[in-house]
Amino acid sequence: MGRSPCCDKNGLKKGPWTPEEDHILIDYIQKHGYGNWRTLPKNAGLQRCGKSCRLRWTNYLRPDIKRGRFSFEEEETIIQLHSILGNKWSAIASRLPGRTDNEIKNYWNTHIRKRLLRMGIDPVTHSPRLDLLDLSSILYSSSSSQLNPNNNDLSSLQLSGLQASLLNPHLLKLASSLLSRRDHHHHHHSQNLNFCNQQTTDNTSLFQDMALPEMSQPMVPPNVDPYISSNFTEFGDWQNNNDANTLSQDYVPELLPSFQYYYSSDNDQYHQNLVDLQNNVNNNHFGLASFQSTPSNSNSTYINGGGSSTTEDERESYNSSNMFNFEMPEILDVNYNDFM
DNA sequence: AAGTAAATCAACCGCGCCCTG
DNA sequence: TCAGGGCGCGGTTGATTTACT
Repeated sequence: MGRSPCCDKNGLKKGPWTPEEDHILIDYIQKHGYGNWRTLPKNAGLQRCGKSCRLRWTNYLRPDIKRGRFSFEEEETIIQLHSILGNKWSAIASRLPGRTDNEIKNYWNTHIRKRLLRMGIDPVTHSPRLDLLDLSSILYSSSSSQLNPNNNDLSSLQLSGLQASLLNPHLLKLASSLLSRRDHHHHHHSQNLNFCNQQTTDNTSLFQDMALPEMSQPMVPPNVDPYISSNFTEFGDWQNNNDANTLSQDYVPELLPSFQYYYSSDNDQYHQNLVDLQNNVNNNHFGLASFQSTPSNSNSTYINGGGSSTTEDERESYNSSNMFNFEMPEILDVNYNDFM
């Protein structure tokens, strides 16, 4: 079906919004409410298309917008929800009061995604990136892939950077271990993916009646300029009118055990995970779970997502939690920096 | 201090779903 | 049933800011 433009673009302004435009939009919505974005700019006297107005309102001017740095709790929630919902940013945003899908999406792409990659976790599947430890590729690939700078094969490039590290006998032992368990993990992972796909594409079939954990963090007043704040005193019941705290269609199940292995920051849950983990490892059920998060008092080598490039903010954020501390087995007395 | 690279994020674009006539 | 319009969503862009040399 052909699609007409959302509005007549002739003469309509694009680009950053001015404070004057913001005030016009706010005044109009305060008086008339929003809706019918197509006609709103004309009625309000704005030289903008309806889409631009909606975006400006939902992502910036809305009175319940929470600005500023993401809290640890919010980050943890984002990661957990993303592991289940994928790039359903609006669904994730609905679980984070005061945060917009755009903000979460940006934060994911600029912070969390990079951090997971540094940690060797695939940000799409939320599983350890076994390609980084594909021993067979390392052993059998042509040495030319390492020596030839024109080789564009991604896995070769990734692996070539690891080959020196793999000369470490301990690391070789890990790689061998992982390789032997890989088939099982792939099976496990594919089950997870099937689970996720089913969940995100058929909202009515799974977990429809499961209660969702609410964010404990209360919604805070918007941190917008004084004009905006002063003009929204009548919006005190915004939260009540807004259905941001409930999911109308994107039901989220409890986290999968495997995700909890990776991300749990709760100490009790950690200990339970540890017990389960030990059982799983002993039974060779879930080898890669040995990368789970651990408390700081264990005798182990930690992989900190930040590494030498970690910013002050990141350190501050993660020192209070074990969320991104991944334990290497004691047998692996290797430096994480050798990995990356 | 100046130039450059990297990081950040507000805003735009286009697709697809849903509703209506 | 289907065409068309409205809207929301996810992906992408590009201006600005920050960090580095």
